[in-house]
Amino acid sequence: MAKILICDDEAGLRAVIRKYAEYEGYGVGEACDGAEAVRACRADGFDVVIMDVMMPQMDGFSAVREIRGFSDVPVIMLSAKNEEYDRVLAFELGVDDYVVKPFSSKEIMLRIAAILRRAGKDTDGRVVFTAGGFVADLTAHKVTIDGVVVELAPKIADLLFFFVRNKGIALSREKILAEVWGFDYFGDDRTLDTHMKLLRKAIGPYGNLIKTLRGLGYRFEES
Amino acid sequence: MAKILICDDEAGLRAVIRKYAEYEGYGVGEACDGAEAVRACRADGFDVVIMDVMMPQMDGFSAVREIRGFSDVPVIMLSAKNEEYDRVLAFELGVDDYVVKPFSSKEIMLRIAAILRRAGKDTDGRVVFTAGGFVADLTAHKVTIDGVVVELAPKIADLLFFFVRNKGIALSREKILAEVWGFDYFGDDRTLDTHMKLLRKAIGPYGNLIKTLRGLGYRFEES
DNA sequence: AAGGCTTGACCCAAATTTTAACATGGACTG
DNA sequence: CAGTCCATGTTAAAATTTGGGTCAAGCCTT
Repeated sequence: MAKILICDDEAGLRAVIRKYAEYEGYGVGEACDGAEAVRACRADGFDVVIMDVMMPQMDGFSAVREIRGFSDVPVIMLSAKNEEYDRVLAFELGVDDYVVKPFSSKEIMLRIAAILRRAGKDTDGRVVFTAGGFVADLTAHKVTIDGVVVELAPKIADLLFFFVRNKGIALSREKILAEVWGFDYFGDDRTLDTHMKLLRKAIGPYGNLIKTLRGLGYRFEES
Repeated sequence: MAKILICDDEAGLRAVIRKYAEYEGYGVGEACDGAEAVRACRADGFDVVIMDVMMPQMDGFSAVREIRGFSDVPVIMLSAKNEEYDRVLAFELGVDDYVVKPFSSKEIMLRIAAILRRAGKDTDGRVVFTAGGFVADLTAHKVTIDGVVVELAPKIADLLFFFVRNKGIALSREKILAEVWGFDYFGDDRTLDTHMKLLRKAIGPYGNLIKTLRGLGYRFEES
């Protein structure tokens, strides 16, 4: 079931949307300012974010900009103002919909449904790992760093995707060699080191996601 | 090339939108009231309809209701009023977007672009993939490049449509051979290469939509 | 039979993997 | 605290694999 994040500083409004959203069977999360929304998005995979523009700490636009750094979650923006500038900016930020207050709960629900209907085709079955600007799409077999596609040699890609699939787990050198090279591989001892070097180089600033466990092997940090 | 129908009783507004739309490369049709819009939609296949609410003869809502009787073309509604009732009614009629006057041309263009981007998969059961001037209509089994129909050999077409149906997904050579040639095919490994070459040649400038994944297979880039 | 379509064979350039030699750095020992 | 050992990092070059190009033979359909 789809999960929705409601981000607005007005508790009453959050409560109203929550009520309707839960009635429709959605899971609901809340945030009362932009910074909290960004944290929530990082921590939890939401399917739609409803974001107010005017909020203390961090406004909606800044929050969306930050969220876009690591996620393409659909966003519906709420605004009390009906200013031209805002709407254009919102669309440029990749906001999916823009609703002006006051609105009825029914309308919001219709828009959420519409977005989920559209999104349905893209999300299902996809497996994607994200850490800041680092994105590894296992389905597309594609790695992106800050939006730029990184070309990886087959072995390097295998190695990376193996780590991603086993993120947060300590992996011995034997295990890595067995899984990525094949259980009967017995080549030079430096082969793995060399590939680790190439992999770290390939993912540049995110190379430190791979921790060396001296005497053991390696571990890929989770998010 | 996408075709847009602008329906508004104000000729000046039609002219402004037309100018920007043509600048963006869209084909443009005009109608000055609902009844005319309905006739135009019946006669001609538009990809997006921009529909004013307030018009003589037949208002926008009635027109959309009537159009919905025979078409699922995406509709953007324009309204001078910002009333709750209207917006909810519009969404219930299956309107895709709702813009309140005054709006900037830029905003309308962004919304049209957004709708066309999404539309790829919606229009009444038709399944169409678009990337720039490249159009693959899976329903009609027809491929067009910059408006010119491209004749494809059966195998090449199968291959292309298979890729389009699985766009954005890494496909191994085995998988492609199994799906396009038949699960029990065991021919030469270079056969696929040869067909990939023919396919790339056939779609000319859009050949780079097909990404080679060395050591794996291929991926057709989405949009 | 002609013409287009599909397939298989061979070669080659380029990319990739592996090897091997050497450097580094952390941890343990005395 | 210094020395040593060994796991890991680095580099460059050799060896291998891969996919694309070309071409021709076989197979269909018309």
